Amino acid sequence: MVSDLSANRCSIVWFRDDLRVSDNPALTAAIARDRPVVGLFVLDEESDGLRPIGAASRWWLNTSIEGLARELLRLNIPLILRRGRADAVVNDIVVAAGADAVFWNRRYGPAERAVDASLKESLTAAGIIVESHAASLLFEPWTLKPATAPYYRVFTPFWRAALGSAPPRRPLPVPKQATQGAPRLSGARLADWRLHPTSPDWSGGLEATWTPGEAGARTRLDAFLSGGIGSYATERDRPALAATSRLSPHLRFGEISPHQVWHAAASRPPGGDGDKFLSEIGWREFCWHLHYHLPDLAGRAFNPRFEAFPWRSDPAALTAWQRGETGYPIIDAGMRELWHTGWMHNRVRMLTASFLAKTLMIDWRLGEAWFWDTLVDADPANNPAGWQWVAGCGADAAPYFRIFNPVLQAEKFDPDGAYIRRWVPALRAAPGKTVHRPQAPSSAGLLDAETGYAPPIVDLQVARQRALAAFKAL
DNA sequence: TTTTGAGTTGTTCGA
DNA sequence: GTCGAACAACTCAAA
Repeated sequence: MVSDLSANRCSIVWFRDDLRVSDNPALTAAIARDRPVVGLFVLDEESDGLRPIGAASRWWLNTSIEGLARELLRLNIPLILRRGRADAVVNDIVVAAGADAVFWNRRYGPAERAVDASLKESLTAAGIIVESHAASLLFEPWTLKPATAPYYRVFTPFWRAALGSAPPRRPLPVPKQATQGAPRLSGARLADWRLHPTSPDWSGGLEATWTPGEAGARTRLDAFLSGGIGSYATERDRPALAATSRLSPHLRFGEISPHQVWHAAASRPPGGDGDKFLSEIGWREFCWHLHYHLPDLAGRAFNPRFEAFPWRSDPAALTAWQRGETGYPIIDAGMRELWHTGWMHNRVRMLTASFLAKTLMIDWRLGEAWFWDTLVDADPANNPAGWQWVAGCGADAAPYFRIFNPVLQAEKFDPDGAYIRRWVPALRAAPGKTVHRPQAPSSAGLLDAETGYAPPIVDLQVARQRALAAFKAL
C-alpha cells in the first residue's frame, strides 16, 4: 500500500551555505513533516561552473561541518557526508534513504542555480517532493527590479528599493527534535576530505583567531552588539581597532543568517551606527544581486571596455604583494594579517587591492584569486564584486582617478601605527611617525639594513601617473 | 521619450 | 597649514 509505505518515509535536508540549525527554513519545514530527517552535505568540486573553495575556506568548512553535525544530532538528525557531483549524490541518497522529500535553502549563484533547478526537475518527475526556501539573503535578487533595467547596477537605488520593500522576516527559532528513526546511511569521513591542512599545517593563526560554527557566530554577533556597533560609523575604518563585526566568514557559510543580523541591528535607533552597519549588509545583498545576473563575475569585467586594459605582467611584484613585502607598511601589514588570520580589515582590503590593480597595474583577477584562496570569508559574490569595484571595472565602481596613497591612508586610519606594528615585526620598534615612512630621509635611523624592512618596490608618483594615463586611455 | 539628479570609502595642486 | 577645485564624463534610475 502506497500510504503505508509513505508513512515510513523520511525527509532529506541538503545543507549548502546554511550550516546552522537556527533560522533555517528548510530544516524547520522538514522537521515539521513529523517524519525522520536525514541531513546531507555534499563536497561538490565537479558540477559544471562551480568554483572550488580555497584553502582557508576548506579549513573553515572542516570545523563548521563538525559543529553542524553535533547540533543536528541533538535534533535526532544524522549528517551524511558525501563527495561528488551533487545531482548524482542527492539522487543516490534519496534512494538509499527511501526519502520522499528533499528540502534545501536556495543558492543564488548562476552555476549553483542550474544544479538545483535540474535536480528539482528530475526529483519532482520521480515523485519526490522538493521544497526550496529563502534563507541566505534578505532580498532575493528577482524581487528587486528597477523600472527600466533588468537589474540594479548602482548600490544606492538598490538599497533604497530594498529598504522600501517588505521588511525581512523574523528569524526562526531552533526547531524541535525530529521524529526518531532516521535510516542509517553510509557516508564519507570528514577527516578523509583533508580539508584541514597538513604538511605543513599552516592553520595556527586561523585557529587562534576564529571559532567556526553557529555558536561562534552567535558569540561574535553578541560581542559586536554590546560593543562595536555603538561606534561603528566612526571607527569601522580603523584597522587597529576591533570595531567591525567580523561576521563575514560566519555569514559566508551561513552559520548565522542575515535575518538574525538584521533584526539584532535594526532594533537600534534609526539614522545612527546601526543603519551604517546594515548598509554593509546591504552591500552583501547588492553583490549577490549582481552575481545572480552575472555568471562570470570573477572572470570578466563588468565594464567591457576593460577587456582591452593593458594589465602589466610582473610576477616579482605580484609575489611581493602576496607575501607582504612591498615596502609600504600598511600594504604589508594587511597582506600579513590575511596570511596569518585568513581575514583582512575592510579598509585595508581596499588599500591592498588598489595597490595591486592601480599602483602596480596588475590584473585584478590575480588579486581576487589570491583572496579567494586565503580568505576564510571568500564569497563567490562579495570577493569578485569588491575587486571589480576597486579596479574601477565593476558596477557602480570607484572612479579611475581614485588611487589610494598607502602612506596617506595609513597616516589617516592607523595614525599611531598600531596595526602596522602588530603585523610587521620589522617596524615594531619604529619610533612615532616613522612607522609610516620608514625609508624617508627623516627616518634615517630606520635604514632597511637595520630593520630588515625592505625598500618600496615601486615609486608611488611614477606608478600613479602610469595608471592615470592607462585608465584615461580607456 | 526626454530630462534630471545623483553616484561608498581620494589625491594632488595651487592659491 | 588649510581649503577649494580639478580630476571625466558617463550611466543609471526614476519622474
